[in-house]
Amino acid sequence: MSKENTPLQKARQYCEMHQLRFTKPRQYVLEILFNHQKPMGAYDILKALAQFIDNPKPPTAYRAIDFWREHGFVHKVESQNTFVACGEDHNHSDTHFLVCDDCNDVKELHLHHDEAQKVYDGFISKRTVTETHGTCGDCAQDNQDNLR
Amino acid sequence: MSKENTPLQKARQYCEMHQLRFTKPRQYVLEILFNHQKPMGAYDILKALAQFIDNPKPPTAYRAIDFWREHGFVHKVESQNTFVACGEDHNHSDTHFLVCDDCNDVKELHLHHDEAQKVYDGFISKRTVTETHGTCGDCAQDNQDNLR
DNA sequence: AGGGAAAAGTTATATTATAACATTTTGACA
DNA sequence: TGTCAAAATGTTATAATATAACTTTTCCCT
Repeated sequence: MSKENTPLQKARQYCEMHQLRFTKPRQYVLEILFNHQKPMGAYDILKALAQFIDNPKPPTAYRAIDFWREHGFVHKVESQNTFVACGEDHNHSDTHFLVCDDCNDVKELHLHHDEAQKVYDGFISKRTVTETHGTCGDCAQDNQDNLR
Repeated sequence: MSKENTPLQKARQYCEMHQLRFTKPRQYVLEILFNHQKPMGAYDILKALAQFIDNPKPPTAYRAIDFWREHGFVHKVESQNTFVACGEDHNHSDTHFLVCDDCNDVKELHLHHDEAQKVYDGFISKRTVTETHGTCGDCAQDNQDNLR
């Protein structure tokens, strides 16, 4: 119980395991994303970083984001230009997001369908991003309510 | 034979059918995309537009792009911020691109898997974009050759 | 022809992202 | 422990992508 790991602790352990530096900017950025629990734009992250770092600049945010993306702790929602932290252990390269066009919230699905590398007529696939746009349950409900 | 329709003619007919204006900027932008046959950035399109329009500005390109996107003749490759024309008739809302990270070329798949609206635990899906990154057959071949 | 809506033109600026170079931190090892 | 090289960060500037807001033109309908 008391030894339960937070996502941040897992990330720190991952870095130790792989001889990667768990630096301040990286720590702060990941912490911000994990705490926010919603997709954030790079400049939102940058703004939040200002709580920890004096007058941070864009490369500081982008470098940390890119670092965590390379190691599967952060994913980019391409159709929103936003970033979300991922607490899953499986270190997947494929992602599937449900993007609500009403409230802009995003949920990540973890379907675990075949992780095998797919090949499409000679094309060697490395990573697949899927983004489903629509209306989330909450917004669908709200929309219904507003009609009455 | 002589009555065969070019993609551009199909688009014109679509506009007539749906009472939409097939204006010069729209025509030029679609023509540019169809002729190019590769994904283009908005500013590439803008540059190409200069052949037809005197000193065109970004909104001119973006408006036409958005118009064709709304009607399924153009898709955005979200992970590249590029746009491609689509000659398919089925006016699909779902797309699946194979994006080669070596040469940046993109192929669109037309798998025709179930077009039915999917629902994920309350989330009502309207449109799904899938982008598979990897290495295309040509680049895989080139990479092999360069190793020898 | 005249009025109104849609589209396009125009100006400016917002947003997202990276290049390039200087400085600091880190860890290996003499 | 000092010093070196590599990695990371700091800093400045700017590139690339996209849109807001307003004016003018075009098109269609009567």
